[in-house]
Amino acid sequence: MGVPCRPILSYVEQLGDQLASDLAVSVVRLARHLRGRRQGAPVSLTQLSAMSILRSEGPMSPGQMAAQERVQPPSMTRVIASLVDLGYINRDPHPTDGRQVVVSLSPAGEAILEDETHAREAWLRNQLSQLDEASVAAVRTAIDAFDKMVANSD
Amino acid sequence: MGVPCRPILSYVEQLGDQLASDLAVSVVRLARHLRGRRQGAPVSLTQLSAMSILRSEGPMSPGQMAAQERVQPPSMTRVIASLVDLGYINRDPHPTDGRQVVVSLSPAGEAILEDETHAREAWLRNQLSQLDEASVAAVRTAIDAFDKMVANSD
DNA sequence: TATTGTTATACTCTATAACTATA
DNA sequence: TATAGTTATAGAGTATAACAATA
Repeated sequence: MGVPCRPILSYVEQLGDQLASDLAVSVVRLARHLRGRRQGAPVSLTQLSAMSILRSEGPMSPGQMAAQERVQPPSMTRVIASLVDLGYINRDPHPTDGRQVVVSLSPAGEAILEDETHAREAWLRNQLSQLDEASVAAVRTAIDAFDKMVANSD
Repeated sequence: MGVPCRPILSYVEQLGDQLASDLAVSVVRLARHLRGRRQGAPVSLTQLSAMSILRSEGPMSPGQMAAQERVQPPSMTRVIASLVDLGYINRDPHPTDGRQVVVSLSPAGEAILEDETHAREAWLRNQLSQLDEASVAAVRTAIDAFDKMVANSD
């Protein structure tokens, strides 16, 4: 009890550990919150995230989508199926390779994505608006860092 | 198609929308990643988060834990049950109110929490170490902002 | 009657393993 | 035989509704 003795780690390394631990807990809590706040929304954050890949990168195969989102192919299969059911994406045969399919945003999907970006997330937008300017800038920088970290995860 | 016409929103408001939307997607992706990277760890991030509340705030009732973590009581009941099974927390009767129970970290729980903080999250620590100093500072500030936002969510 | 917590149940998200179809 | 995708199945995490025990 009290202060643990861990001479193997330097002070700086311990700070890094603490930061990583704090970030993990904090991000998981915020993510839980954001998911919970979307009840009644037309699409979940998982679905939104998948659609946003299609918007930024264009039509692609389920396998490519899974790789981009860093999920396993069967997970993406389910997300795609749900979005096809909703009419927000299309699932077309690949022109030359009969094994592949091509997934693309439908006009309805583009519309809902635009809508969600500009008119939803009211809670989060409100919270962000209460931060000072420096914090908002920090959040912006942190988002880039998060995206880079996930992209680097190979 | 093309640029949608939304004269109701000012440019600044649109930036706020975009930030909120980017943040939501980014946080959910990172959270998914962090959860996935903990396979084989003794406790999940959900469990770790619950334990960290007990460490920072001391023993409390399941209801208080649920409120702190912003989950519904039945969700916390399950997390608590799993941690009791693992021997990381204790569940004792309240001294004066027979309806309540008091949840506290066990010595094994304190040890594992210390361990997780200082020796785990290797992937995340490594990613953080690759950021420049300004980005690390931004992440630190962003964590505080996230925690504040979740705490403000009433 | 109000409060605290649990049980029952269901849904979402994700994974692994096994399978089908095509190359 | 290798690749792309799906189906089958399971487990974690969360919620709501209904219940039991105590105040």
